[in-house]
Amino acid sequence: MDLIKNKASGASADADKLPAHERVYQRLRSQIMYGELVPGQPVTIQGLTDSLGVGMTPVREAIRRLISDGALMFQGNRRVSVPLLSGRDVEQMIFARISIESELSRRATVNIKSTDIDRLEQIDQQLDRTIIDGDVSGYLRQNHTFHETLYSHADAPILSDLAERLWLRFGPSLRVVSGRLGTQCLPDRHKDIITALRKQDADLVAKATAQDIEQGMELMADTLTST
Amino acid sequence: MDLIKNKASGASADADKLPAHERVYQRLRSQIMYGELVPGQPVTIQGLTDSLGVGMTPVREAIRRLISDGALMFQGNRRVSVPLLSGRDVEQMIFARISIESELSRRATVNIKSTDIDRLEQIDQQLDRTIIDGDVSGYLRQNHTFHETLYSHADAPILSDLAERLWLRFGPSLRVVSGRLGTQCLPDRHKDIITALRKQDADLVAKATAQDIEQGMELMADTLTST
DNA sequence: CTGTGAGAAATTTGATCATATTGTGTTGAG
DNA sequence: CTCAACACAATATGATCAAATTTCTCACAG
Repeated sequence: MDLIKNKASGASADADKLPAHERVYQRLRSQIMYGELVPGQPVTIQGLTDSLGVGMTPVREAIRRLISDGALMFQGNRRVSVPLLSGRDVEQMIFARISIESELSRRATVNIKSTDIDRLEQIDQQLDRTIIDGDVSGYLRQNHTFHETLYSHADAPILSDLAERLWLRFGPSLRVVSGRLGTQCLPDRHKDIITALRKQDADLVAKATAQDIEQGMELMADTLTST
Repeated sequence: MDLIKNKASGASADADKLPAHERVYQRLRSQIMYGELVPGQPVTIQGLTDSLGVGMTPVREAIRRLISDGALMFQGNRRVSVPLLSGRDVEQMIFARISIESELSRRATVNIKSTDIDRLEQIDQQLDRTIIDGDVSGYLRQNHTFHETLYSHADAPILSDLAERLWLRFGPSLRVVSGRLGTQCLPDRHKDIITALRKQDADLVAKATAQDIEQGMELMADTLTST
C-alpha cells in the first residue's frame, strides 16, 4: 500500500465504494438532467478523462450508457453532443409524459402516507424559494425531486424508469428555456397535486399532474420553436 | 499484415464497417429480443470476449448499454444476467405498451400508404407460417417486425424508442412463455389491424393494437405467475 | 470413524489503465 | 481549388490489479 496514489482523489468516503464508471455516469447524468451541459455542446472522451482524472474506459462506458438513455446523442462521425429537442420531439414527449406520469401519480395516491405528503409539501416550499430567488438550477433540481419523490410511492419501477428516461432527455432543453424566460413564469401546479393527494382522489391527482406537465412542456415547445 | 487473424471472421463485407462495440451490441440485442438468451442466465464479459473474438472493451460497452436499456440486469455483486419478469413487471408493461403503441398505431394510420399495408400483410402471412410450423424463434422475429414496421410510419422516433425499449425487456420472458405453450395459442390480431388500416380508421387501429398487446401480455403474465 | 463447518488458498471474473492502431478532419503546398 | 500529409481523437487490445466466489483442507464434535 506504499505508493497507491489513486482512489483518494474523490476525498469523499462513501463515493469510493462506487466503481469509477458508475461515478462518472452519475455525475454526467446529473449534469445533463439539471442542464449544466448546454445543448449542442460537444462531449469528448479525452476532455472528460482529463477533467475527471479517470481513465478512458470508465468514461467511454458512461457515455455509451447515456447515449442509450437518450441523454446524449451520437452526432454521426463518432462525435457525441448534448441534444437539443425539436418541436416535434417535445410534442411526443408531452404525450408520453402525460401517459406515464399521470398513471404514476394515480398509483402513488393509493400508497402514500400523510407524512410523505408533508415531505412533498416541504420540497415544494423549497421550490417556491428557488422561483423567488430566480435560481434556475435549484428550480430544476427541486422540481425533479418533487416528481421523483411522488412517483417513488407508486411502486412501479418500470414506469418510473421510463419517466426518468424522459426527464433525462428534456433536461438540457428545459434549462435553456428556464434561463431565457426566468423562473417567474415557470409552472407550479404542485399545490393542486398536494391538495388532491390529501383528498386521496387519484383521478384528481392524475389530472393535476397532467396539467403541470402540459404547462411546462408547452412553454418549452413554444420557446424552442420560436427560436 | 502478415498474421492478422481477426476481422475476417464475420465474412460479411458491410458488417466490417461497423465498430466492434456496435456489432457486439446489435448481436446481443438481437439475441435478447428474440429470446436466444435464457432468463437468469449469467452474462460474463470474458465469456463474450472468447466467443465473439473481440477485446473486453467493446463487450463491456455493449453490456453497459444493454443494462441501460433494461435488457440486462445488474445482479448485485457486479454480476450481470438476463432478467425474468415478475407478474408486477408485466402488469406495468401492459399499461405502458398499450399507452405508447396504441398512439404509434394511431399516428401510423395517417401516414401509411397502401403499398406499405401490402408489406404488412406479407409479413403477417410469414408470421402465420411460423405459427403453423411451430417455429417459436421465427414467430418472435416476425411479430416484432410487424409491429416495428407499422410504428415506423408514425414518424415518432421518441415514442418508437420507448416501445423498442419495452420489447427488449420482455423478449426473454416471452420466449419462455412461447416455448412452454407452443405457437398455436399465441395471439394474432394483426388481421384486425390491417383491416382497420385499410379503412383509415385510426381509432380502430389503435383499439386492435391494444387488444393484440393485451392478449399477448396477459398470456405472459398468467404463465409467469403460475410458475 | 465420519460428517459438518470455519477458514484460507486458488480460481474466476470484473475494473482500470497504458498503449497501439485506425479513421477523420484540417491544413498547407502545388 | 484539389490533393496529400499531418494531427488529433476515438477505437481496440492486452496487461495488471482488485474483488468475490468457489473449493479445499483441517479441526472438532457426534
